[in-house]
Amino acid sequence: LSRRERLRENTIAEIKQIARRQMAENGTAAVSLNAIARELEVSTPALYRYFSSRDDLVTALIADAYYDLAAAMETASQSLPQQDYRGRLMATVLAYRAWALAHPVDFELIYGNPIPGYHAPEAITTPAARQGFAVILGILYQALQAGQLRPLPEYAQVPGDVDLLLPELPGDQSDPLPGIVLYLGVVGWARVHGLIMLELFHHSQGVVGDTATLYSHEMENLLSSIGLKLEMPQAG
Amino acid sequence: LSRRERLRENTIAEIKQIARRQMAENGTAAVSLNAIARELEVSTPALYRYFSSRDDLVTALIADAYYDLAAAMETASQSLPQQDYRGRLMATVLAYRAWALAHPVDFELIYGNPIPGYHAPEAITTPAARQGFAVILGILYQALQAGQLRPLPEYAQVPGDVDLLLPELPGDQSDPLPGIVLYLGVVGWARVHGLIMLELFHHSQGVVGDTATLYSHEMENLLSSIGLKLEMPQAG
DNA sequence: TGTACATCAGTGAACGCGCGTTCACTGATGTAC
DNA sequence: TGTACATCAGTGAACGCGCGTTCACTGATGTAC
Repeated sequence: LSRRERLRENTIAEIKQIARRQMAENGTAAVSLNAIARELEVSTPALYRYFSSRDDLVTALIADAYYDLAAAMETASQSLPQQDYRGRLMATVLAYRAWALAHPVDFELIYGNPIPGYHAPEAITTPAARQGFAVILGILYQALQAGQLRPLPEYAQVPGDVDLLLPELPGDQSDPLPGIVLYLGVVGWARVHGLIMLELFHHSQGVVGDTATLYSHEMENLLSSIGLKLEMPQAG
Repeated sequence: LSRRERLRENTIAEIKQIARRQMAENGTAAVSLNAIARELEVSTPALYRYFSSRDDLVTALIADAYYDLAAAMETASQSLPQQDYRGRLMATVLAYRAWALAHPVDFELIYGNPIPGYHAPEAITTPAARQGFAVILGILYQALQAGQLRPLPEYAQVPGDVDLLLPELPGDQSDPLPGIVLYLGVVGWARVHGLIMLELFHHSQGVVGDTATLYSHEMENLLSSIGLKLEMPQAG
């Protein structure tokens, strides 16, 4: 990279960082080119050197958030031995929550209301969104192949008429996933998501004292119900 | 009510209705006094006869949404015999989803991102929010008293350190609820909520074909896991 | 090492827009006697 | 039934604000010969 390109990358990073800070203070809708320019001590039109419109900037922020979240999950999933499917799934969903709490506005940005007046280009957004989900699906798939996925009867097979499908993205070479993996992925993800949304938008406030513990318990129940039981330590 | 008061109530209702329609078109952030006045064919300051500020109007819309949702749940819960706890709970959560799909912006308004720049007065918001939750808690409580609440082991008791509490609201005379009712209410509600949030914000799109069926199945699993099994039809 | 040119970051002025809120006011609707 | 007054809905002008985007431009940084 040339010197000029490095400077450019730095400026882009700085713009995004200011935008995130301002969102943290005033909500996701408060991505304002004027406000960013003011803080960067630059005229507003200067920002158009880096993003062709406000929507462009928002799209970049959304994509970053998805990839950052997915990276946190991936890292967690790799922090344990490959065969420890239960541990890896648990670490992954804990990382999911930790990331959400550490980056609440980024989480709102991707999973909350769309920003008023902004319409996301799905060609960029969909692959980014799938990244995190893929981490969970990957672990489930490996557990299945290892014969360790033994869901309780109610989760044992995909309800015939639910009609799951994960459309292939362009450039994706992998084989289609077994339906059961997709099914458990979706219902599991919904359980993760529900608790976090309630917590993040303050609907657990005043009811649940220790949200972290509640989350862990519910996740253990979830993992047990798909057959990834917590192993008792073996004697000898 | 005097004639004048009736007219006034009608105008208030009309203002809210226009606001809801505009939100439906442009998102929850698009509650604009100017836009409402334009559609009502009235000058903007005229609206201040009915709401003392924009925030006041938003608060009214939020309260209405909470109460409307709670009413839909209550109606569903009363559509079946009082002792049919399973059926009533199922009807209630189905009503919850149906209401969310029928009134997506109202749902966003209460469970999604806060409107930029708006801060909710909790004295009004909290009691309204609790109304719907109370329907679920009520059924669970009745089922418990009838000895029909037999949760599977993992849900059988409140994890000791979760620290649940439902602070009494002023004017609430009822006895404190058993912890297990609160616990099942919260985890159940989170499972309801997660699926609906994913569906409503289009994160199930392209993965789940039939979201209604997925929802029903997951709800049946939930009810089974708290002991409210689907009874098999008895011969003779 | 020096010159000629292209590239690119950033400026300042301007455009047109919509917003919430205040103010002093008009005119109609209701109320008291 | 008529008059005097109070209440209330609604108006029009104005205030001050922030927004995204365009345009023609200056001046510095890089590149080719």
